[in-house]
Amino acid sequence: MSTKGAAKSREGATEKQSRASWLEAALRALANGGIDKVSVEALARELGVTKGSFYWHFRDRPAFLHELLDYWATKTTQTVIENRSYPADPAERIRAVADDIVRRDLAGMDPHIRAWTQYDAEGRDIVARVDKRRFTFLRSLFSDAGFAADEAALRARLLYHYAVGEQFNFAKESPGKRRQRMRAQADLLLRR
Amino acid sequence: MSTKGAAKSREGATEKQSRASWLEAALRALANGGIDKVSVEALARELGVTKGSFYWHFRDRPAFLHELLDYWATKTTQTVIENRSYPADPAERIRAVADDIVRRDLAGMDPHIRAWTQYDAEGRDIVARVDKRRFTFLRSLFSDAGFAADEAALRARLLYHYAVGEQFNFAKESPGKRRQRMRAQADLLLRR
DNA sequence: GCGTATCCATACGCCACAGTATGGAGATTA
DNA sequence: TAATCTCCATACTGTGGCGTATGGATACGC
Repeated sequence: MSTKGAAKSREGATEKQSRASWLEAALRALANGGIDKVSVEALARELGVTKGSFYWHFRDRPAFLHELLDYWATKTTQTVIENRSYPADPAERIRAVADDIVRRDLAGMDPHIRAWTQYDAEGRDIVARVDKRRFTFLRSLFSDAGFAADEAALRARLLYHYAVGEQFNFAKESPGKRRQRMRAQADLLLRR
Repeated sequence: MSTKGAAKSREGATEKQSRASWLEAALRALANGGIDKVSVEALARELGVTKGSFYWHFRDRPAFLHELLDYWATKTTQTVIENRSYPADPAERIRAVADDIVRRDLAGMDPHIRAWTQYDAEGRDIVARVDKRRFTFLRSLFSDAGFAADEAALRARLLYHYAVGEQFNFAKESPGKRRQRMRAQADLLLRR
């Protein structure tokens, strides 16, 4: 009760290992059956431990879920888009990014994250920041491709939200078909 | 136990009244806090009755939720789009429909429905049918506007999924802004 | 007026899950 | 080797929600 507040920023020991494994298990559960499947006891069963471990590493479930969102947000911005080598030609770059959007691993997470954070105010904010970041990046690509600011924003918004909506409808379809359609939409939006 | 199977198709008496009120309450709860808030006891509290009523009208919660989906699907196809008087000019008709998509009452339900049916196989099918119906309608509008079949499908798909994705990001924003953006996207897709 | 069907209240058992209290095994440090 | 720290197991309470059993009330046919 006394030294609880400052203990949060420690980075030592093997602590990171177990925290990360809980979070990874949570992501798997989330991708499977949504946020309801991210229960303390279910995760414990999958990890082969008991709740005792969970409540040692995390305060409670809400705190854990918040951390999970941060974990996802960090991962999704580290892994994709910005930090990759794309073609020099702006138009080709857009096509490559569009390809990546449906191909990348974490894409499967998005609908589950959105389904959940609809009902969590601070969760929505985190997702909103991720969305803004992605959109801004896409918009800059359209700018590079020679579109005026307004036009670039318009087309980036259209393409990005297509991707968001597409995930809810075509999640169970073949990746090939999805990429093909995504590519066609990108081509359409590159016309002038 | 004996005459249970055939009792399903009866339509008599004041039965419809109470069934519908349960379903309406369920839609309200769904729009509020998602499918988890659609609990038998919570609905009973709001309706000022007890669970006894529920289990007289419906078999169990899964059956009720299935019926709820049908109820929503019927309502959303009866109410909107097809059965209205739109401008004669095809392009104007698309703009009017785009306007309607963000304006109509049931639009607020869609994200909740999608968030839920992600994890319900037969629910997904029902939503898929609704999506197909809406998309086909939109595609026909683009055809009427003079686009070739492929082009019409492409643009309809882009606009429709924009609308789906938009609902998840802009649900809390002002209707005016949303309509304005939707209008701009429709205009963009009407260029050739 | 009597029986029967309709609709709901009451009261219960059950289970899944969150969270707490406490102890204990193994490593680590003094 | 003794003391302490780290990590987890065990065992418990509490709560919320589903489903069921059963009885009561009102209306309706006869």
